[in-house]
Amino acid sequence: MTQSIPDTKTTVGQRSGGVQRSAATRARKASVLQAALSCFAELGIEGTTVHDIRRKADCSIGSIYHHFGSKEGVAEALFLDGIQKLNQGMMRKIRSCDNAAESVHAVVDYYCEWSTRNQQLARYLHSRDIDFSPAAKVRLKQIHRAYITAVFTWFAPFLERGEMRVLPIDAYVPLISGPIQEYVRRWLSGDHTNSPRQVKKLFADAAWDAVKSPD
Amino acid sequence: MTQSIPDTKTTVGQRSGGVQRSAATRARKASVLQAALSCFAELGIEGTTVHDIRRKADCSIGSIYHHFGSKEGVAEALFLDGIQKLNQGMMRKIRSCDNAAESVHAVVDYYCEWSTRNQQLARYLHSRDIDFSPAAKVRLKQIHRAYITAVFTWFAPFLERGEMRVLPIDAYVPLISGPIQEYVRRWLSGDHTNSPRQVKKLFADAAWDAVKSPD
DNA sequence: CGTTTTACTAGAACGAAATTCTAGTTAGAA
DNA sequence: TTCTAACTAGAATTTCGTTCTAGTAAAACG
Repeated sequence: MTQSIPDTKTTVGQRSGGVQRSAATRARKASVLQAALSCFAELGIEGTTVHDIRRKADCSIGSIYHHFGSKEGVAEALFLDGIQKLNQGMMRKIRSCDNAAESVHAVVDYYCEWSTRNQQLARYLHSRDIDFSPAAKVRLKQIHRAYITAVFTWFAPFLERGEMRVLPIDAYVPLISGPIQEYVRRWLSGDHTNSPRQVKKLFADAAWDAVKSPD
Repeated sequence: MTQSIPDTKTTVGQRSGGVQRSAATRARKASVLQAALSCFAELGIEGTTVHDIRRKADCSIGSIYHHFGSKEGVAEALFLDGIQKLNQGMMRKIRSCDNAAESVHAVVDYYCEWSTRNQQLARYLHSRDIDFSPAAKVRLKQIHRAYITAVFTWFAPFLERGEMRVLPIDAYVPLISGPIQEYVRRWLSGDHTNSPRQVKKLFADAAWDAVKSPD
């Protein structure tokens, strides 16, 4: 019953500036994650065996367990990396805007673009965290909280300027991103005929309407 | 390598009026699903063994495999049943409304109420279908398509009366339900301080604003 | 440089858990 | 009452995640 967290190198801990022993190590880990994503997409998470990942990443079982601790560890690292990439790209994008309306449109736009360009990863990120370890769930919450805070910090001046409605802090992201997320999720699973790019204007306008100050 | 779908009794096929051999069978299947939900909630899907489910449902391994074909089959049936219950309840609710605004508010309200009352199941439904069999994914799409159609059919008269904007058919559900779904999902994972009931008015008003005819 | 240490790789062996298989039992039909 | 198919049971098998031991390469240190 001992939890026995074998190592936590990248799995969850990983501070961004972490010194890497060599570029080869970094490359190996990235190749495992990429192999895992490709296997998960093709066979499902349960459907892929560690040996499948090993084969596609062209490495050994030992190597995978050394870096990620478990198959679940691979899945978690992939998820956390993906979310962080998306969030970072998003923040970079909206920080290039100079008013609230433009920022809100940028959120919807960027989400569409990113999801269209990274469909496998986007699809994977829509798979939920129900099977993650407590540690990974905690990490995920931290990441989300940090993202919420960053977004809110960005919008705060616009709020003070009266460009936007004052709402509970946790309401902004669902109001702005909820609809396009749900639309993209369906589109990724092959449901819709209209691509995100075709509807993004519609959803961006709706998002802005939801949070802008009433005229 | 033969796919060997052992039986597909309820797993995916199941038309609603299907003749049941006996009430005992129905009860056994329900008890397996309930046991599974409880185990999944407590231990995660991967974390629960078929023997865990067997123990809690007080039945045999053979029985589970007879009815559901696999552990995955149990998970899929639980998901499909849950979605259908939610959708049916939703349609019943909105059909008791008599204009568009009321109907849209009812969607958000009902989603909050249902999720609050059925937290375990709601949480499970937010776990995604990435691991489902192709057959289950197809079934899920059918269910969603039927739901979209039912919702759209209900709203059609209001649309014609000019109460609502004319939008692509696949846009309505994300616009109306997307924000509250995302909010509830985060609340279920313990993020938010405000309960859905505390914010549902806000989200219902926003949903209506998103789809109502511009003044 | 040589030595030591530590990160990293390897894959065979192990054990836990999903699934299959054979042998029943029960309930409805004929 | 007999027959048949749905259903239940749990031991036996197989699959697959994980552990373990034995290494190799590369940085640290003298």
